[in-house]
Amino acid sequence: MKTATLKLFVETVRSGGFTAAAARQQIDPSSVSRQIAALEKDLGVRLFERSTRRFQPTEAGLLYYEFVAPLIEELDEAANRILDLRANPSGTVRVSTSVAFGVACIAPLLGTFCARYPDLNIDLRLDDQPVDFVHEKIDIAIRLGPAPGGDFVRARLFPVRHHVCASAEFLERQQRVEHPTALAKLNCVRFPFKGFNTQWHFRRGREKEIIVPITGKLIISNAIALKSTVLQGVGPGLLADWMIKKELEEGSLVDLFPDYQVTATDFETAAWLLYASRNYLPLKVRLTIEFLNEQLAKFT
Amino acid sequence: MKTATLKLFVETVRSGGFTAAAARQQIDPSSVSRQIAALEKDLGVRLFERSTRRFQPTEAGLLYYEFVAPLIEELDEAANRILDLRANPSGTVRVSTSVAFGVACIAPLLGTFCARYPDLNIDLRLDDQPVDFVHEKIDIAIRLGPAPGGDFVRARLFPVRHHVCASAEFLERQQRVEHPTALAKLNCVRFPFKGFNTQWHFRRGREKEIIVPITGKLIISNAIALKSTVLQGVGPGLLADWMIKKELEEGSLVDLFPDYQVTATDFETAAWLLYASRNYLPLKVRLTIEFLNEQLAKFT
DNA sequence: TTAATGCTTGTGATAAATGCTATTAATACC
DNA sequence: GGTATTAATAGCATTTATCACAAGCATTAA
Repeated sequence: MKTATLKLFVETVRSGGFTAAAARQQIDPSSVSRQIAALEKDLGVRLFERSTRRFQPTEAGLLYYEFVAPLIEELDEAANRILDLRANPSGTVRVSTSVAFGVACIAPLLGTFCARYPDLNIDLRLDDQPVDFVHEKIDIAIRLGPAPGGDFVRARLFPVRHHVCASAEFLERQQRVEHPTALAKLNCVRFPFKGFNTQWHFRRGREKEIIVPITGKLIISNAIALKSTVLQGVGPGLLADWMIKKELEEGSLVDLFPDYQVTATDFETAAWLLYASRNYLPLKVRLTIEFLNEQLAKFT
Repeated sequence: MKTATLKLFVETVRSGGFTAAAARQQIDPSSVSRQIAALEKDLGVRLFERSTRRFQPTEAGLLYYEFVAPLIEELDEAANRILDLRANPSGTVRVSTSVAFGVACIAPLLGTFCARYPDLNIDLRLDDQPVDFVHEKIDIAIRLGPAPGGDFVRARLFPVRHHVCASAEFLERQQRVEHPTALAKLNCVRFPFKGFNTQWHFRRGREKEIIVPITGKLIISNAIALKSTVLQGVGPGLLADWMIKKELEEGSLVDLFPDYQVTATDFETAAWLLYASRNYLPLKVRLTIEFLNEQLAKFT
């Protein structure tokens, strides 16, 4: 009996089928079928009630799952604790974040990371869709926005502020935009996400919040691409500070309302570092968290 | 990584060497060497510090052992709980007792047992030497004598009384043995165990205990063989009631002092059923305990 | 220095696991 | 009720792992 088979069994219960489990583990479905059959033979019990269209664990299968699932996790944990004893931290850490943030802020750090931890591998998964941390075996995620819920540890990396920016070139063509309400008449570039494409909120000092309805010809789901169109002078866009630092300094982008706080969702957005809430974190994960915290603190 | 390899690792830590572990698991030492080497490669750490004359787990090995040992036990437990769900109890139960008791009292029950539980196998280990329950993986032991100590559950099956017996034929040749003290001058058959071969203790009602020094030409370690010599008329012997019931009834053996309680060790001896003190006992073990309790209660 | 012990490695035969492909079976949809 | 679809499984060929025996090698006790 192999631990890989037990993992596969657990995965099969969670996936609800041999084919799905096979896909997750990147092996042939027939192999799953055979391994589970072997396990059933060992235990002398059928673990799944299966036909082509129905698939469910038997009572015995469910019971076995309840016992085995935590055990193989602990087995992994034991192996990780042993790895932690090694002279050099080693292994692979899977990090998930959005495409834009990954490209703009994480990728530039990886050279330093590799130099510091030569035996540590990073598997960087950039995805703008919601990700299932558990199934995808994500060790660390960085998410931007309001404080996320869920059962994991949240560490606030730095606050994220948004700015309405336009290219210098655009502003030359355009008469001066004196007040946020003027945006309603401009061709703004928008995100397709909830809030972003309907109205932007402005706040200055103790003044009353201003809500401006936004329209425009372009809706772009990727922040890098969105910034690109703003740079081309298509129109103003709402961009996060971490992705426009350089452009503001060199003057290719201009913050239209530097006195205002602006947001399309919530004024209290930040970059959050998330990881599983466990009593034991492998050293490789702890070190990576530490590294990201340290490097990204520079954005504050 | 196979669970068998992990078991082997645990066994190796306990045995203190590859060769010893190999002997316990009945496999080739080279196989142990290779499997542990593979495990070390997986973990990226050396688990044992080994030279030809020194063998000890490394720090990592010991740590891994602490984690893994309970886990593989729980894995076994999980499998057993699944087996318990089967329609018929199945598996193998390992029972240990002394040679004489096994032959006289347990073996005769096994026909009934097999009929009642057709899928249950008994592995009956008869041994007069002390046995390491844990290492020998004994599920149930029956021990005769004073209440045994140790970390397991004790169930008292029935009291054991000893009787000084001689064959009918011997008594014909011999003048009547009126009083226990007369034994000191007879050729008694003795056990080699502590107490048995030096003196026997007699007690009647509230009278003062009589201690009689015993001598004789024969010392025999096996109770069945000892009974055989008594039956041949060699001389009197101290025999437990459970092994002479039939002979007393048919008159081939005679209890010389039916009024006395006799012992070579302790008046409070009994037959004890012992099993591991765990929160979970496999069904097969529970049923066998139940069976033995039920069947052996008839001796009371 | 020698003998003995016990881990390790080599080797050829045997057994097992895997992926691909084909088959079979069950069910949903027309 | 027939048919298309989907998922499990069986066959087969290939690769991979395992095993037992033998030989090697290092270490230590006498």
